[in-house]
Amino acid sequence: MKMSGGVEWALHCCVVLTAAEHPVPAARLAELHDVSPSYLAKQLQALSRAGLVQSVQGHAGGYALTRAAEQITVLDVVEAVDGAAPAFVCTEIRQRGPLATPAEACTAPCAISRAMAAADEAWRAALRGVTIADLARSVTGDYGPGVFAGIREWLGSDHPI
Amino acid sequence: MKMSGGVEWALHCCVVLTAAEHPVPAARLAELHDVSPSYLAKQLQALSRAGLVQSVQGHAGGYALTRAAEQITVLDVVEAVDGAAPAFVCTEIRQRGPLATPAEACTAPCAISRAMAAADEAWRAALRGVTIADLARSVTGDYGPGVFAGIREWLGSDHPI
DNA sequence: TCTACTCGGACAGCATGTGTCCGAGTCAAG
DNA sequence: CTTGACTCGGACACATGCTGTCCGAGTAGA
Repeated sequence: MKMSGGVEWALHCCVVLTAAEHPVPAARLAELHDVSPSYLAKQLQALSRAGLVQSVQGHAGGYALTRAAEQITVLDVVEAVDGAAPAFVCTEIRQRGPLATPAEACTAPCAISRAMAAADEAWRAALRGVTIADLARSVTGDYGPGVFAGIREWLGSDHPI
Repeated sequence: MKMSGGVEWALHCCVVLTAAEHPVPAARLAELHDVSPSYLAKQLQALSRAGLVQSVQGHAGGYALTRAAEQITVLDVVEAVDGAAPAFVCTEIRQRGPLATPAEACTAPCAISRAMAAADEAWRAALRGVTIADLARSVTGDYGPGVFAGIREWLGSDHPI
């Protein structure tokens, strides 16, 4: 029961991309967050595969959000990076053993599976209720309105190692 | 983001133990569910360490619930087997990189961490709201009132291989 | 006293996540 | 138009933790 650590990186990148006007290369994002460029690239590829970000190749290429930050939920990012499969998978052990329930009586999921599915749905609903725009607003409220201006300036200028 | 498969086994065992009057050996529970006895033993040990079940050694030993089924939540079992650590761990990458937030400004968790913690709490609340007794009631409703009587009878009698 | 049965923790095997690398493609500049 | 450098994308090792197994310590009953 552990989420991939790449989810945190991907969420931070999405918030940063909110402030960017031009595409941002993965290496630049990695430098900004001080994380492994190679591994961050993998997470961004996952976001690209899910259609959350758009990749631009070439000299001035990089990644940019495909739609408004209000239209991207935290759940979208989590599912893109960590997979959309539910954490609990019922193996139908009620159909095994000497007192097995006959298959024709197993049209509905068992009680345990139902409880787990309900909890999973509550978790997803909570993540679905928060958008990248909400996160950006919270960041502004936490650290002041100048944060994204600073990020935009840093992204725009040249930064030798 | 995958839960240990042993959680399902442990929950089924707790429901079965609801119907048992005497301690039930791990091997008997494994036979009933047709799963690996050795591995199921590990899950039951975890339940014992968490104080959910009581182990009795010796000739007529086995496992029994330590308290009423109404007092054991699904969350208790999940945390006992899968661990109580939250799925998302914030690595505080906001304090890293060229635009790092100073440590003295990081008294409260960041927005991403807050959103994840809220979702985690929603998930836990859903699991905390269901008890083993609720599961047993659902099982009775699904398959009729004779299910636990059959289980009790099977547990009581001898079963050669 | 003895036996047989139980749990408990320590030991391999394997799958998935973590981290890295190099090649294909593309845009900009000269 | 050519060149060049920069970008992404997928394929390759490594590590961690779950999965599965085993045998020894302890105990209740005969």
